[in-house]
Amino acid sequence: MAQHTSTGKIVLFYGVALAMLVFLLKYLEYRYLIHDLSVEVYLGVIAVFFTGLGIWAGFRLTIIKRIVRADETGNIISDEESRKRTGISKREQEVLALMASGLSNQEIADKLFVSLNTIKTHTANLFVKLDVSRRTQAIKKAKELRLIP
Amino acid sequence: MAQHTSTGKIVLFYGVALAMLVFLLKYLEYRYLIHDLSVEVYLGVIAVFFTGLGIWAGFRLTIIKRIVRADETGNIISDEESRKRTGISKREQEVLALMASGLSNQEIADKLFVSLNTIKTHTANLFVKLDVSRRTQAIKKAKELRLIP
DNA sequence: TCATCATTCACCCGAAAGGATGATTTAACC
DNA sequence: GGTTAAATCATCCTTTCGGGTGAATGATGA
Repeated sequence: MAQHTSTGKIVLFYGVALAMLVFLLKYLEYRYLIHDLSVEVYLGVIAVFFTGLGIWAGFRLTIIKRIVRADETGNIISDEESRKRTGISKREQEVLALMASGLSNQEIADKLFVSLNTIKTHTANLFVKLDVSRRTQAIKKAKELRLIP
Repeated sequence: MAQHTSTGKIVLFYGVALAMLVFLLKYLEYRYLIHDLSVEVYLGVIAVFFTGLGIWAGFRLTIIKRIVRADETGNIISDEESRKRTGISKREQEVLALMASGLSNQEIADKLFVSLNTIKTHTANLFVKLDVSRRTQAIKKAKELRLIP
């Protein structure tokens, strides 16, 4: 697994970095007789170094996750297939598409010749089926699930 | 009441964490007479702690870059060019990306460590610059303009 | 130094969206 | 014929969003 090996690389890199740092500090300590360096200075150096390393590692790890996710959703799945799998009705999918095009509930209602309350019901059901709570999240998830282009 | 947050929150938190760690180690040292703790143990503790902190901070600080640069198809399009052409500031682009990820204004405010009112101002300015009136439209247009992936 | 822009925050108000619940009609299915 | 699901519409209530306006700060550059 790509993610595992990358994680292993990072762990290995951490180990090497830590060891190098130990040797470096020990070397400086005995070479230049800086025994009286305060613990705060040591902590500061280590903190800064590993904070940077942590940021880098976190960045790498999230990149990996993103790529993996992009790969598995990169398959060609038909809208119809996705629709049935998620239990979303055709009307709901229609509302979803109009929602993603930036229309308000009232505008969707006008376009489909139904009442605002009807659209509100559709959207509420959509949010449950998509497990979201806002239309922006619904649009994002629907695109991920290939429910809408 | 509105949130009184500042951008120096992370720095402050780091300072407090570092100070607390110093005191903790000093306390342990003099309380339990563990003078002979090797430097490796100290470094290990600090490294682990600040690595976690770094990852957390990295998530906060680099989230926008990840979102902006993350293109599922991998095509390299200069979002910077689009940004300047539309006269949208970097901060506004950040807000735009978070908006597209489905976050509410309050959630965006929390993530960027600013107040809700600030985000509302950014969104209002974005709507003018993008010539839209709703966040769903803004997301759609921003994607078309390649301001966000 | 002055002007400009980005960023931040605040307040008010109305519109839109969302949550919860119930109800009716129609069509499909066994 | 009874069951089920889809689609329709409703009311009540809360939260979020959007529009408008004003203002302070800091960085940038002419």
